[in-house]
Amino acid sequence: MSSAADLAYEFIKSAVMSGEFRAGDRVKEELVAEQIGISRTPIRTAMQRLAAQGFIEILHNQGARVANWSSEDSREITELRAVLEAFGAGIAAKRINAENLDELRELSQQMEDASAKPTVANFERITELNSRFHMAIIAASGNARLADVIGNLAHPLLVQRKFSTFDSNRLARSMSDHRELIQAFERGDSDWASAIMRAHILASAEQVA
Amino acid sequence: MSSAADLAYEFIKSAVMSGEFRAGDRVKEELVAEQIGISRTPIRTAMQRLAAQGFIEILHNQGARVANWSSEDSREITELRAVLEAFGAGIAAKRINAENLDELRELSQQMEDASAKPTVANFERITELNSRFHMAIIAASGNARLADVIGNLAHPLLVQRKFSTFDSNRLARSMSDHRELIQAFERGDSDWASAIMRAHILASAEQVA
DNA sequence: ATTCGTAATAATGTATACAAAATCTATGCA
DNA sequence: TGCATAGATTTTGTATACATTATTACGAAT
Repeated sequence: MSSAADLAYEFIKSAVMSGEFRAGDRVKEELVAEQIGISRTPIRTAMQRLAAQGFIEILHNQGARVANWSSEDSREITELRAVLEAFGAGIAAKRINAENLDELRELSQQMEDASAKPTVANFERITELNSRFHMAIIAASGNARLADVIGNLAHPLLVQRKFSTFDSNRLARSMSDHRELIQAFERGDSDWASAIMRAHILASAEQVA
Repeated sequence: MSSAADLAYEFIKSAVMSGEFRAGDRVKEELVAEQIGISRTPIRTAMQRLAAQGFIEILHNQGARVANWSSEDSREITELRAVLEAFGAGIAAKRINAENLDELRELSQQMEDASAKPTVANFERITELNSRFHMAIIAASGNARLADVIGNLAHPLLVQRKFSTFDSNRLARSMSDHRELIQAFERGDSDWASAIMRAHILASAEQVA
C-alpha cells in the first residue's frame, strides 16, 4: 500500500504544508530522492499529483516550484469554497440522517471543549475537528464530487492557516456558527443552512486575508 | 513545447473522448507507448495528469482504466456546473466589459448561423463555440480558479455529449438562452444572468440524462 | 564596471533494465 | 464438468543510464 510514490507525495506535501519548502522555492528531484532514499522516478510521479492539486507548479524543462498564492488567490478560493460549501450544506439539510447529525454534534462538542484552553495543541486539534465537521456535511450532501472539488481547492489556504494565531473572538464566532448549522440541519431548513455556511466561511477567511 | 508526455496526454485524451478507448477499458502503458513510438515513462507522466482530471482511474499495481461515469456522476457534475457557472455569470454581469460583450455576441451569432444547417460538422462547430461562449463568461468573472475547477469538472460530460444527436428543439432553446444571457450582461443584472445560466445548464443536461 | 557570449555544470526529460505484483494458463483432482 | 492451484506470462513499479535543456561561471570586449 505504501509505494515509493506515496512516500514521496507525503514527504513533499508535508514539507510544503509545514513551510519547510517555502513558496516559490524550487523542488529538485534529486534532492528529495536522496532525502527519502528512493530514485527520481517515483518523485516525478508524486510531483504530477501535487501539481494537479495545486501544491506545486511544474514548468517544462525547468522543474517544480512550490506554488505561491497571492491574496487574490486566497480571495478567489474563499469565494469558491463559500459557494460550494453553501451548496453542499443546502442539500445536506434535506438529506441528512440521525447518524450524520450525531457525528456533527459530537464534533461540535469536542471543538467547544478544546476551545476552552487556548494551547497550540488544542488549536491544531480544533483545526482538525473543524475540517472533519465540514467534510461530514459535504459527505451528507451525497455529492461525491463536491468533496473532491473542495478538497483540491482548500489546500493552498491550509498552508497559510498554519500561521494564523489563536483568536478567541474568531473561535467563539465559529463555534456559534457550528451550533446554528446543526439547528438548521435538525429543522431540515435548506436555505438557513446554506446561508449560515456561506457567512461562516467568508467570516473565517476574513482573518487570514 | 511538444514533449513526449504531452503527445501521450493528447493521444490518450482524444482516444477517450472519441470513444476509441471505451469506458472501463484498461489502458496499458506498453500498448500506448508502441502506438506513439515513445517509451513508457512519458506515458506514465501523462496518465497521472489524466487521472487527476478524471479521464482515467489508476489502481495501484493494476494499471489505468478509462473512467466510466454513471448517470449519478453526470447528475452530480451537472449540479456542480450549474452552481459554479451561475456563480461565475453573476459576477461577470458586474465586471464584464465591452470587449467581452462583443466576443459573446460574435460567438452567439456564429452559433446561430451554424445551427441553421443541421450537419454533423456544424454540430461539432456549435459544441466548440458553445464551449468558448461559456469559457468567455467564466473568464469575464475574473476568478481564474473558477475556470480550472469547471474545466476539470466538465470533461466527463463532454465524452457523453459526443454521442448525443442534433436536436433542433434543444438547440433553439440553447440559442435563446445565449441571447438572454447577453441581455442580462448588457444590463449588468447579476441575479438574472445567474438564474439564466443555472436554467441553461440544467436544461441542456436534461437531454443527456 | 557592465554586458555579452561561451564553456562548464547541473537539472530535467526520456529510454531502458530490472524487480515485484497481478493476471492468465494449464494441469491435477474431486 | 467444475474448481483449485502452481507455474508461466504479462504488466506495473522502481532504478539507473543516457540525452536534452536550463543554469551558472567565467572571461573577453566595450
